[in-house]
Amino acid sequence: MDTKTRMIETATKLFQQRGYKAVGLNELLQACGITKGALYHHFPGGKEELLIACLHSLNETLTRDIELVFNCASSTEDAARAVIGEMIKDLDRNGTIAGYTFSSIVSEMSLLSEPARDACRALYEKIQSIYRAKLLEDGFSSDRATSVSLFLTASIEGGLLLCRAQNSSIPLQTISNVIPELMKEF
Amino acid sequence: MDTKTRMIETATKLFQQRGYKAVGLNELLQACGITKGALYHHFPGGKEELLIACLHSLNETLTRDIELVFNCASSTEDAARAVIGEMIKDLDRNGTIAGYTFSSIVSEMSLLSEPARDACRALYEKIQSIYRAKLLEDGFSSDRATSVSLFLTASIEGGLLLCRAQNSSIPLQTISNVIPELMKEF
DNA sequence: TCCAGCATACCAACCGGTCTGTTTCACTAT
DNA sequence: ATAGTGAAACAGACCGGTTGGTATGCTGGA
Repeated sequence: MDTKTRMIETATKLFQQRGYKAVGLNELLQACGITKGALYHHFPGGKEELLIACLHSLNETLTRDIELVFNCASSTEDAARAVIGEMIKDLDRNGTIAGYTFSSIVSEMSLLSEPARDACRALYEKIQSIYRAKLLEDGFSSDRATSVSLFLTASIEGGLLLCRAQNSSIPLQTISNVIPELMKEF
Repeated sequence: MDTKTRMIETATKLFQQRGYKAVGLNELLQACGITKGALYHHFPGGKEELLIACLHSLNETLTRDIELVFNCASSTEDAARAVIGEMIKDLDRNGTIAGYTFSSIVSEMSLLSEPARDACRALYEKIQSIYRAKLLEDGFSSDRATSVSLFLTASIEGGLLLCRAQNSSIPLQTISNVIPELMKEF
């Protein structure tokens, strides 16, 4: 794998786990096994340009990963539970979550540049659009699909937050269990 | 108001809005209108001790604020919608949310000290316990109340995250609208 | 006079970022 | 085949500014 790709992949994980500010440049370089020269060669804009590249990369890999799960699922309900299942596996194994979310970055959005904020926005829109498409497949009306996809995204992200706070995967498990009953209603 | 209290109140808002790392010490001092001498006089442990004091303070004010809203509400559903309504007001007026949440801090928990993490954990437990109590009042079973209170907390926090990402209060509005239908089901 | 309650000056460490080399290597003219 | 060349891909010293933190000085009230 070439250096640039390796940089993006490593940095993406770090940013996802701990946010933007909390990841120092030197730590980043060490984790990637590169030097400042390499970083500023590939990303003249420095740390923030790397972040944006990571967000764009996330847009692709996340979309791919989620769509893969969604294609195997028979319903939105199954799909959501499957995604949560993956998160829980991550959490129980590594103690952190490096896939399917980037909430740590979002909470620092106020101090990011506009391009970075745009990339974040695009990412959430993409995720919700995948949910929405599946909901439409399931026979939901357009309006319904919009609000339910938002609701699903929110509760999963919120559940992840609670997991981080409690250092346990139980909140996401609870949410995974509640979702089926919730979907029945809609 | 005495200096120490003023420090805590001002710092709490900043930490809530932007997280721990993203708030610099000098900025903090300036916002509080104090100097380093004052900070380290009242909080020998520095920035982190101040954060912990803020979290403890939040535990009280948040509890008081939420309970106030809950006491006026006829049901958990109404109460949740009222809390969200307050958030939306904050968001539309100030562009940020300084009350009812502290998710920015949580997403940085991994790099905080154990006492700070404990304080975060306690805070979420407190919030959920208020929801739970109201749910029990509404006639929910013990187990049910536990999972629904978690679910409500998660979706609200997640909704807030989406609001930050999209720089709009629409996500929380949507969630506020969906909650009644959701509560019918349970 | 004594001490809580500050203010101020200062510090080493670290931050992200820039700069100036150096190595690697495909390509080419001889 | 080989020496020459230029650009890409780094390496790492260095920079000014900022960070959180400390040590000391001042000051008004008990």
